[in-house]
Amino acid sequence: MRLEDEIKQPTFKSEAHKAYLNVVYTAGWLGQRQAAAFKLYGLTSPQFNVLRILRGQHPLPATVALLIERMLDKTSNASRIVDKLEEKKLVTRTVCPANRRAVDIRITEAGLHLLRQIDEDEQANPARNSLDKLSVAEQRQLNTLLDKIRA
Amino acid sequence: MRLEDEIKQPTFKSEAHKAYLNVVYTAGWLGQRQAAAFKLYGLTSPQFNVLRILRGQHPLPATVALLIERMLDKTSNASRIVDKLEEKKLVTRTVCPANRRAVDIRITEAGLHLLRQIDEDEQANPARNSLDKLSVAEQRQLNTLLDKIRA
DNA sequence: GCAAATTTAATGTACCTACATTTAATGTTG
DNA sequence: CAACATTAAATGTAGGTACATTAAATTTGC
Repeated sequence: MRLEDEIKQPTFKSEAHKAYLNVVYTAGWLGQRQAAAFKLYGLTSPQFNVLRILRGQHPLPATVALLIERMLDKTSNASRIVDKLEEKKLVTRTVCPANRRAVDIRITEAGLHLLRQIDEDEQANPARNSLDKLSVAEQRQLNTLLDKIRA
Repeated sequence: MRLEDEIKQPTFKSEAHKAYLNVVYTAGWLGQRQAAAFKLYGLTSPQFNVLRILRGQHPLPATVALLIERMLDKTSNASRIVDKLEEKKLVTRTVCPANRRAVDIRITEAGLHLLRQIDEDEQANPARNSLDKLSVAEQRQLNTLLDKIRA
């Protein structure tokens, strides 16, 4: 759907301004769908992202600093996201023996199992389904344009 | 900068998955810069967006329902954003005489003045500066691709 | 004309972001 | 080695998102 119609704004100051609003609006649109899908599994998007990073490290532990480095939103509060995952027994937290300031965070069997479930559920990935409306060539084009914005 | 480097992930499951992460990451990247710019004026991004909608209506009032219809994030809580703007005397709230369930929200002179200040400040729009790294043709291409994702 | 349904905003709650401050452990340096 | 600086994570606080519930005004239908 055209952005003009979605936010009831018939014109934009410039194509650049429309593109800015479009990136922000589309990210929100995708994020909302993704969040609704994760909700069925009792997870939020940031919680899912942290779990994925921990699975990528498994069986090695991660520290909070490593999570921040790899997270999409680097200013989010990794400590408190780990709190929630720990409450749900999806991760464990132990003081790092080599550096007692750091904390070793590990995904549990329950966490791995939950991620496997989500992976198998086609419905759990509306973002992928949405992006598949573009051809691979278009996806590449989009990636190139977005990287250029942040250059 | 390449997304791979920004989130320290050497490869992605698919071009589509990378494109999804890229849209979300880029929106966050732009949003953070924009928020930092607004902060100099004591505003958050949602507060600025509401003020802009109110200026668009001025001198007519807007209702909360109209704000929601035009906001980028339609599930955000317009009532509470208006609360903050009212505290700062940038908007007024009066019961709508024609329909006492509704509330007439209007931008004040102080609100208009603040928006004019921001408009005049080139630095206050890092998002525009970022999008200007793309040619107009590329901006159009980006808009087309994003609209297609949400189709 | 009045009871029930609907509409409009406000409020409550859980979680998140942004950013400053605090706490504890470790490094560094005279 | 003691004082100071730095590092790693946790915590505090203000504001926002998502979604459910509530409260009041209005509309609808008998």
